[in-house]
Amino acid sequence: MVTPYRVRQLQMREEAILDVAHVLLGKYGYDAMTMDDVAAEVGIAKASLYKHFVSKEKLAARTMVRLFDRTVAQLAALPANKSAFEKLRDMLEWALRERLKGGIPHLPSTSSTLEQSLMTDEPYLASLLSLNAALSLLVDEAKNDNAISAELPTDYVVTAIYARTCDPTLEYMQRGRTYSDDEIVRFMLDGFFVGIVVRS
Amino acid sequence: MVTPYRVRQLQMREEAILDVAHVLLGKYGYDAMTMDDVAAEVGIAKASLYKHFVSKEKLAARTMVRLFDRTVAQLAALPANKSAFEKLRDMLEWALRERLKGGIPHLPSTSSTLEQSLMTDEPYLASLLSLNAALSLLVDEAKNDNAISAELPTDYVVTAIYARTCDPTLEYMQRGRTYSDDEIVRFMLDGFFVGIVVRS
DNA sequence: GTCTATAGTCTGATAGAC
DNA sequence: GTCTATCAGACTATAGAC
Repeated sequence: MVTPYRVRQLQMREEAILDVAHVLLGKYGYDAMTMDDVAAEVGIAKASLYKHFVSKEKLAARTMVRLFDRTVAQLAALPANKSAFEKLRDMLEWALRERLKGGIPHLPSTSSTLEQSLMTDEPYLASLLSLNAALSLLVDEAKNDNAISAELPTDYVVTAIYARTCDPTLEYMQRGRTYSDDEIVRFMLDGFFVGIVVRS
Repeated sequence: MVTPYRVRQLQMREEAILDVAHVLLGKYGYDAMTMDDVAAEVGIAKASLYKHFVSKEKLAARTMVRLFDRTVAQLAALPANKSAFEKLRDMLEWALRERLKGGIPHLPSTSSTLEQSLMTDEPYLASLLSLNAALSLLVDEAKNDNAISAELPTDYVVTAIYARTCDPTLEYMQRGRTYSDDEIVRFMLDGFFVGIVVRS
């Protein structure tokens, strides 16, 4: 059976809303983004916006879920012959480049109000958990390969990876216009994986 | 000449206000902290609060300035015989422990509105600049000692140090209650300076 | 359009320094 | 006793969720 025209229209509009929310959340953060902004940018009435998302919090949660799902998909798309360590590096690089393009970070670190509401959002938690599981597996695998230090707990490493995607260093460097995106990504990746000390 | 009683009272109250703002900013962040909260916590009328600080933005800026000044003082108090690298490590450790005690981070990463207003606040910029200068010197010195990789630009390293003080990893680990404060600090310091890869 | 939250102001009463 | 700072809290204005 063919999907009715009306339904497809709704789905497309929902995607459009999420696209706009993604950009605006990345640009202004949760608190500074207004629902008026979103509606205006999508080009729909505010009431229509609320037909799709019952609250600002739900809109943000759904945007995050879409990001997590995309991240999991990205992870699954990596060449199978790469090592766990290489996969982790590739994933972080992908996330950083998404950020440089204006995407939202993987942690709601910019708003404690948002964080609170996300913690009670079932779809969000489920999506987060599945990404967590995938990343934890990779980190453990990299530890087994003796690529990542076993002295750091896995949950610390996973959290630190998330945190890199909302590291303000990225924006400061980008704002400074001194370095290219490629350089910034290299600094951040090396800084995270290899540290800043001189290797002996 | 003795400082008049009235003046000393005013100074003490100003300190008390800044103490409260420091705690509340650390706890809730700029946007979620209200001036009513501050006044109530200090135990004064809101009007009196505005006698000291003409706006919420100025109050936050002054709180940040005090933090920077304390940081510079902390830096100056380090034993002179320590290497630049050790000093940087000690400074970051001090900042992380302050954070764990509920202090505010060194970057206004939690609020873009605050960040905007700080960028036009002269005393804030002056104080930030002086801390920047001190840290940049240390990083360059550590590079000369071959302790910090010369491949990473100094401004990247300095920004990354600031960013570590507002790294959400800290709060996530603290909230998890799995690790002691000492462990968390060790993970963060090792993660930052040494990285997460296995040393060969 | 409605309602809430909150920054910032104003007033009349009060307490305490001198 | 006078005076000034402070108090409690009402009030305005505005932004923004819904």
